[in-house]
Amino acid sequence: MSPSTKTRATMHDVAREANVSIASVSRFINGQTVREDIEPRITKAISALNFKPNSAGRALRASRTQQICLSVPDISNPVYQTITKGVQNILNKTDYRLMLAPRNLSVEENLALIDSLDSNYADGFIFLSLVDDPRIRKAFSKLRIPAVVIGNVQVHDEVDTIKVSAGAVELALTYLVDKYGGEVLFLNGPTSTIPGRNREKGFLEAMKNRGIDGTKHMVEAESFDVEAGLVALSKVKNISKYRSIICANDLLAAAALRSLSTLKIDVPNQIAVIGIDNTDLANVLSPSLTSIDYKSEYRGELAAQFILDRLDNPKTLYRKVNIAPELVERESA
Amino acid sequence: MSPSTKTRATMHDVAREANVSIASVSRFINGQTVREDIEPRITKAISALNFKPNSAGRALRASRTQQICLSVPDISNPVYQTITKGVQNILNKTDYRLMLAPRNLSVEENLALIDSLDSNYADGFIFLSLVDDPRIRKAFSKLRIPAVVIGNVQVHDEVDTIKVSAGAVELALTYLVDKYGGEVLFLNGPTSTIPGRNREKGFLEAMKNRGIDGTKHMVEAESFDVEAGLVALSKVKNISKYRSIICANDLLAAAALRSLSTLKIDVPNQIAVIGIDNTDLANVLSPSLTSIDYKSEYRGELAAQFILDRLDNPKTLYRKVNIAPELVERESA
DNA sequence: CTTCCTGCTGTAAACGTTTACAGTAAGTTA
DNA sequence: TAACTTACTGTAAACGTTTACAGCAGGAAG
Repeated sequence: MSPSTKTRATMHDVAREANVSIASVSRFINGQTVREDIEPRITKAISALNFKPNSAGRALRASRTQQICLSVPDISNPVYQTITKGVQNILNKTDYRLMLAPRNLSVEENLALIDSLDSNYADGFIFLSLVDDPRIRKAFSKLRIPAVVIGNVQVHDEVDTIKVSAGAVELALTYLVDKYGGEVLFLNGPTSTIPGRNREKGFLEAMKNRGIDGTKHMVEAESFDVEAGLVALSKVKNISKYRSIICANDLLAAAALRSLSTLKIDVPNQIAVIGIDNTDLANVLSPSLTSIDYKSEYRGELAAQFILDRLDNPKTLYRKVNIAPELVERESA
Repeated sequence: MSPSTKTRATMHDVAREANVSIASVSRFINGQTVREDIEPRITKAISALNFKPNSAGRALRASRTQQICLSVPDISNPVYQTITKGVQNILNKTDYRLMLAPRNLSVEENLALIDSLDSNYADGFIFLSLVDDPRIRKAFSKLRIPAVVIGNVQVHDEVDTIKVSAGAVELALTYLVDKYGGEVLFLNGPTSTIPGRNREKGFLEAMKNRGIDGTKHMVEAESFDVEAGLVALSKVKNISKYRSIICANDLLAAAALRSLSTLKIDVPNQIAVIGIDNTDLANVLSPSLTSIDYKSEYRGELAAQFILDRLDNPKTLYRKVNIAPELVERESA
C-alpha cells in the first residue's frame, strides 16, 4: 500500500462511470452548465472515484499553470516575509498557488531566475530585486508572462509597478531634527543595492537642504542585517555626539539599539533611533522602534491583486503605484 | 510586442532545425549521450531558437512536476521562516522548485491542503502542522506522494519524520533553578496546538519531579505571538514573585521582555527569561534572549534532503530523526 | 564470412486535459 | 407544419513532452 502503487482516476474514468462524454465532465468541472440529468451522474462519479483534475494535463492543454512566482531576494529579512504574507493573503482566496523563487540577491541569480520563467511553470511573476543591471532589464523585457514589480528596480514600462516614494529619510530627518535637534547619523545598507542607493541620495539631499554635507554623517553596513549593522556602528568614532540615528531598515535599527544598549546610551533620551520598513520587529524591540512604514503587507497584497487582474484582463492599463512613507511613532524616537 | 504575442519554440522546432528526431533532442536535454555529430547541431538549434522545455508537457508525460510543496502554518512566525530558509538552501541546489502552501492553522485548512495535493502539482510534500486530528491523520495516509513531517503531529509510519525531543522545558527549568533558584513561571502558547500541549506536559512533569504542582505556575496565551503573550502576562498577578519565566517560543519571550521592561523589572537580575526556538529574534532583542535551540534551519534542510532522497530512491527505509534541544545562553538568563 | 553485440537512431504512442466543431433535441416563431 | 433558434451533447484533435520499440550501423568474436 505504498503511495506509488495507487493509481489515479482520470476524467475518462469519470466519463465512463457517469456514462457521459469526457467533454461534459470537463465542462462541468470548469463551471459550465450541463444538462439537468447529467449533473448528478457526474458529481456522483467524481466523488465515487475521488477524482481530482490533474494539474499537468490541465496546464499543458490550457497553458495556464495556476501558479504565481514570487521572487524574494532574501527570505531572512522580515520585510520580505511581510510582503510574502500579503501576497498569500490574496492568492489564498483564489485557486492560484504560490511559488517561492530561489534567492535572487546577485545579478546572476536574478538572470537565472528570469530565464527559468521561460519554462512556463508560472502564469505570473512578482518581481523583487535589490540590484539593478542592464542585463536584468533586458532579460526582464523578454519575459513571456505578465509581471508586477515591487520596488524601484528599473525595467521596461509595460508592467505594473509598486514603488516606494523617496521621502522616507527626509521624513525621518525632519521629525528628528524638529523633535530633538542636534546631529543625525545615517546608518545605511550597501549602496550597491537599489534601496541603499536611494536612501543615501535621500539623506544627502535632505542634509544639503539644511546646508550640511551629509557625507560625513553616514556609515554604510555591508548588508541589511544586524551583524553588518553592528560592525558598521563599531567603526563610528564618538557616536555619542549624535542626537539621533536613522537606519536604512529595521534590522539595522535593531543593531543600533543593541550597540547603544551595550554602550549604556539611553534611547531615546540620549540618542533617538528610527528604522525603515516598520516590520513586526518594531513592536518587539525594546525600546519599541519608531519606524517609517512602507506598508509591506499591503504592497504584497497589491502586487498579487495586480497580477490577478492582469491575468484576468491582459489589456488593462499598466498601473504605477507609489507608496508614501508614513512615520509610525513608538518609543525609540 | 506584448508578451502574449510571442510564441515559444518547442522540441519539434529544435528537432527540425537540427535535422534530428525529437527523441534525440529529448534525450540530449535529459543528459543521455547522443552521437558526436548530432550534439553540436542540437545545442546550436537550442540556443538559436532560445528553446526552454515546457514544464507542463514534461510534467504530464513524466508525471514529475519538479515541485516540492511546503506547508507553513503561519508565515509570520520566525521559526517557520527559518525552516523555509533551510528548505530553500537545499532545493536551490537542485532543479526542484518550492511551492509555499496556503496557511494551514486550522484542521479544515490542513484537510483542504492535503486534499489539494491529489491534483499532482507537487512531487513531494513537507508537512508542518500545529494541530492534530484523526481526520488529518487519515487524509494524510491517503496521500499519493512521498512526504516528510516536521514536528510532532501524529501520522502513519510510512513517512520520514523530524521530531523535536520533549526536553526543552525541562532543560530550561533545570538551568533556571540551578542558576537562580526561586519560582518559575511558564508562559505557554495555546494547548490546543501540538507544541502547546507537549510543552505543557513537559513543564508539568518537570515540576512534578521537583515536588511542585505546575498548574499554578502556568499561563496560556491564545496564540504564539507577541500580542497574545502581552495579554496573557497582564493577567498574572504579582509577577514579581517569580524569579524566572520560561516562554513556549521566542515571540512569547519577546512579549515577556516587553512586559518586564514596562514594569521596570530588570532582566535577568530580577527575573530571567528563556525562550524556545532560538530564532533570529533572540539576537535582536535586548537583553538578547537565552533560548532553547531546535535547529530550525537544519530541520528544514534535513526535510528537503529527506524528500529528495526518497524521490530519488523510494525504497529507502523511513527515517525518524529526533532533534535534541540545546540551550543557547545569552543575556536574558 | 557470419553471427552477435553494442550504442545509437527515429517513429509513434502515450500522459490528462480543454475546446473547436458538428450534431441533435426541444422550444419558438411564422 | 416548417423553419429557425437555443442549449446542450459527443467526437476528436490538439498541447509539448518522454519513452517503448524496432531498426540499423559498426565492431568484436567465432
